[in-house]
Amino acid sequence: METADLKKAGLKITLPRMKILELMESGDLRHQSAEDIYKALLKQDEEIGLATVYRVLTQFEGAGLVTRHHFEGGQAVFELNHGEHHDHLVCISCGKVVEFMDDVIEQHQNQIAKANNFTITEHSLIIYGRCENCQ
Amino acid sequence: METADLKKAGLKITLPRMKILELMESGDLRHQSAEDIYKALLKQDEEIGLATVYRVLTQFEGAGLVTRHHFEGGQAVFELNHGEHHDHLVCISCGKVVEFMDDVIEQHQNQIAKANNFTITEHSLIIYGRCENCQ
DNA sequence: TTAATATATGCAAAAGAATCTCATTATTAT
DNA sequence: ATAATAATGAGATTCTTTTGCATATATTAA
Ligand SMILES: [Mn+2]
Ligand SMILES: [Mn+2]
Ligand SMILES: [Zn+2]
Ligand SMILES: [Zn+2]
Repeated sequence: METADLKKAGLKITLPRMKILELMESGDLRHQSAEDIYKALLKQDEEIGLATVYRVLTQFEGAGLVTRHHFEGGQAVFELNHGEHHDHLVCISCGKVVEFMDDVIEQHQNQIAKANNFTITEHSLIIYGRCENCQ
Repeated sequence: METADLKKAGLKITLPRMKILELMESGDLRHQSAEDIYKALLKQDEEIGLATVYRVLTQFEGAGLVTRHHFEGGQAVFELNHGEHHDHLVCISCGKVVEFMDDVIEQHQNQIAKANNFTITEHSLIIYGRCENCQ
C-alpha cells in the first residue's frame, strides 16, 4: 500500500494522503470514521483539515483503496482494503468489530439477485449484537 | 394495525399518528423516508410537521410497529412491520426495493454469531444492484 | 360534561454529518 | 526554476435529524 497506489489512481503524493494511508494501515483500528482519523492525526500534530480527510477518503474509495461502511450511529466508517471482501459483526455496546466471510451466504445472495433479475453491484451485511465482554 | 397497537404502546390516539399509520399501510410504497411521508401528508392537506413525523416514526419503531432501514443515500427509510423479518434488494438506479428472506442465510448468520460469541440483536442485509429495467 | 392532567404538536432553533467554495499552497512536468 | 495543474484549509453551506418551548389535544377523574 504505497505511493504507487496513489499514482495509479491519478492522485498526487501529498502529505495528507500519505499520513492518512499510514494511519489506516498502521492501525489497531481497522474501522474508523473520518472524524476519528482527523483526531488521530491532530494527536500526532498533523494539521490536516477535516474537509481534507473526507475528500481524501472519498478519493481513496473511488480508487478502490478504501471501503466505506454505514454502520448504525450516523457516521460512516472507513477501512483500508486488505485482500478480500468480508462482512461484519458489530457490538452495539463496546463497538467491537469482527470480520467474517461466509461462502454459502455469498452464494445465496447471488442466487437471490439472479432470481429477481438484479445485477449485484455490492452488498452490505452487518450483524449487530453483544460481544462476549458485553453480555 | 389499529388504534389498539397505539394504546398498547402507551401512545395517545392522535390525528398525526393515525394519518401516518394509514399512509404507511395504505401504501404502494412500503419503504419511505420521513420526508416522503411528510410530503405525502401535505399532498392530502394534512398539516403535520416534519418534526412530528420524525418523532412518531421513532415512537413507532420503539413500539415495534415500524422498522427503520439505513439504505444508502442519507435518509433512513421506514416500513410498517407486516409479519416476518426479511431483507432487501435495492436498485441503485431507480430505487426499486424487493424483499426476500433466505433461511440458509439467516441460519448461517446465527452460526457466525455463535462462533464469535456474539448475541445477535438484529442484522441488516442489503443487496445493491440494478433491477431488470435498469440494466 | 367539565375540569384537571398528562401528552403531543408545530415551529423555530440547534446539532451532527458531509460537502462545497475559494483563496492559498504544494506537486508535477517541462 | 517555471508554468500548469491539482490539493489544501478554513469557513460557509447543505442536508438530515433532534430538541426546546409555548400552545393545543387527548385522556381521566370528578
Ligand atoms: Mn472490515
Ligand atoms: Mn421491507
Ligand atoms: Zn462489546
Ligand atoms: Zn431499477
